[in-house]
Amino acid sequence: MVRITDVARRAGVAPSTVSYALSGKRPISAETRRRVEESVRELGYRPLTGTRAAGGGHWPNVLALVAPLRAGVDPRTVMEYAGAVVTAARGHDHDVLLVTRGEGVEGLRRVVESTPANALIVADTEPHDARLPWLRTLDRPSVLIGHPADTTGLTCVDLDFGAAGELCVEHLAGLGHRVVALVGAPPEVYLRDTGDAQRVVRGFTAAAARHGLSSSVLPCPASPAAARAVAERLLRERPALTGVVVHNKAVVKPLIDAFGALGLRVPADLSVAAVGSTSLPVTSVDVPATELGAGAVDLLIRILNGTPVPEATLLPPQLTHRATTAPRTTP
Amino acid sequence: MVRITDVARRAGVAPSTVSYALSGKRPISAETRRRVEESVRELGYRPLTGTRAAGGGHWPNVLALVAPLRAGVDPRTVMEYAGAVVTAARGHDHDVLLVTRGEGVEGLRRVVESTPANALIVADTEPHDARLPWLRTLDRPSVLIGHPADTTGLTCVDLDFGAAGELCVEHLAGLGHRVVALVGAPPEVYLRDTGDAQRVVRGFTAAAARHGLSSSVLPCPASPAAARAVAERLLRERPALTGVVVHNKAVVKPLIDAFGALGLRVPADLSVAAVGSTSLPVTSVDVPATELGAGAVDLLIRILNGTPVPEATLLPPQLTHRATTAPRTTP
DNA sequence: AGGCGAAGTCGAAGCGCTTCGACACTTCCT
DNA sequence: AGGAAGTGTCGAAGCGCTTCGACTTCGCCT
Repeated sequence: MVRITDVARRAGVAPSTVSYALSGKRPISAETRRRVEESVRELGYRPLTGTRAAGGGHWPNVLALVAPLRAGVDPRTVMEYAGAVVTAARGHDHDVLLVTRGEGVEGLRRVVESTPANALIVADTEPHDARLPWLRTLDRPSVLIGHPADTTGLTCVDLDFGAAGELCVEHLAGLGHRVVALVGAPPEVYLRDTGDAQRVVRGFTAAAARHGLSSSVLPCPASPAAARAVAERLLRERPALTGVVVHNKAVVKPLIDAFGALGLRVPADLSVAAVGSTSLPVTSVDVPATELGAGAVDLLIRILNGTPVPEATLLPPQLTHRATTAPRTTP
Repeated sequence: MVRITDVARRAGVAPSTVSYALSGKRPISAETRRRVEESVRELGYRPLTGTRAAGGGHWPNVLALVAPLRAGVDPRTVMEYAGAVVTAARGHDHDVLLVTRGEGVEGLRRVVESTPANALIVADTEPHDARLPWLRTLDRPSVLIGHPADTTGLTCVDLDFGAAGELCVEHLAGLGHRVVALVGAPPEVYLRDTGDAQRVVRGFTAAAARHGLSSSVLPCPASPAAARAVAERLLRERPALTGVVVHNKAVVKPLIDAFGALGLRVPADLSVAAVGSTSLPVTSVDVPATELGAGAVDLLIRILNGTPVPEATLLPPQLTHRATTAPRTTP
């Protein structure tokens, strides 16, 4: 193992000079710097990062990204979080340590407590996540991606799902649609008060009222059969329907297919917009994974700097117009 | 910041006693240990991991996982690597640092050299990866997931694609098929000698010869149209064909559809097996991402321990029988 | 009673690194 | 010429931690 004294000896200078030459914290003559750098290269010297913490230097900044890497969660989204977090963290001179969900909260606790990271980003949290109590008492700052039911004592970023619901309605209203429906999550999700789902409903309903649209909301289980049933029911009960917002990833395609089978062409007869990322060419408010990851890092850095931050940060939604929405054809 | 001396003072013992109480490297009375642990808890003491390296202790083990998190690569596979690497690494008491491809090799170099990791796992390498020369001269050990054209001076794990090709043929031969074809990668891939592609061809051809099967190989661009053309050509030139192996993810579904359109039912008239993971219910030799990740960590640990390891480790393929292959119906 | 080994604790030294204060040397200004 | 104001370098001290050797206590065996 090569130490700073080895480099110093080879370059014919004092260890402190090497330190200054490498850190640039004091002026060093060009010639000396050159010799030091050469010695570093030749010996393959790599300062032992940790020992800087002693001697008053900076502790190498490491933040842990806690993400379930294998569960049912959409890997593409998690990857996008991860990429964004790494990039943003590097911008703030932080490294990112990967922590997968250990066996249960207890395992996670052990892993995190033995980890050299001084801050946490927890991706994919649920409204009543079992990790929340633990996070609240953790001695290291953390930022959640997602939106717990109770945010007190926590910091989190999420897409503003309420605004997303509104945005979809506004988009449809702007296209001239007067009768709209929201096809939402499976019924059981609403019972377990999954914040997102209800926020979308609230935004959707409020915006529809504001624009004087006739609106209805239907939960929908995540199966093609359920999608067909919902489509049929909508056509039966709301024959004037021309705009649909879907907040249920699994059901977007089946639903469009079902409407097609029932004789409604999308978007000619019926406009469909989705809340949440799909891989389909559907007009949608995507989950801005990159912005969420970057936002989480940003909040964390602010916390580490001692700046006060709000408990919940909601990112403004952005609607991407794709092939499934169009102006209402005058009836 | 809480130091070991603070804990010691509160527990009424010497700092060294705290150190021993926590590390267990010398016997400490139950009572003293209790008091130390209590003080640790009350003060929220967390030893500054890095400074252990000084004083002769162990440097905290960190390995860097270099993975392109956003490129065109299949995120599901990358995630699976990542998960497996993290799990395996934890088993060997290592943390995993995430490094995304910085801007070009140069950026990557800077990031990695400033990173406290003492070993690297590089996922998704290409046969002539631009990073190879750099990895060869790197002063830290590394293991690649993938198979460089030239492995000298490197360590890598990969699926044994040659054996995968053979395995598919054996599977088909076992089902009674006598005339088989391999639909491979786009032609340009073969020109750029992408190792995998050619290894599959070699395995396929050798196994076919060994089993006395009539075989042919066709490259295929990654478009539905190309798939259709290949299907037509196969039927024209090899009317007796009953078994097809596809080593081209993008084309599996289009190809099956094309055969269907030409009047051949899969698997009744034609058996189709794929090399490489698809999300379709197709008989296939999947890329064992979990095993690859775990294998990479394993190799790395062995290297770090000074055990010599082979340059290339090839994992035996495993064929999963699904709905697209069946015994040949006697003609 | 005396000796011995084990158990338990402490102080001091040392790890690789950074930082502080001091020193020598150069430049530039009057 | 003589000082002030940089420049560039060094030695020593110190960071939080571990480890080593030494010391005290204690129970146990002769």
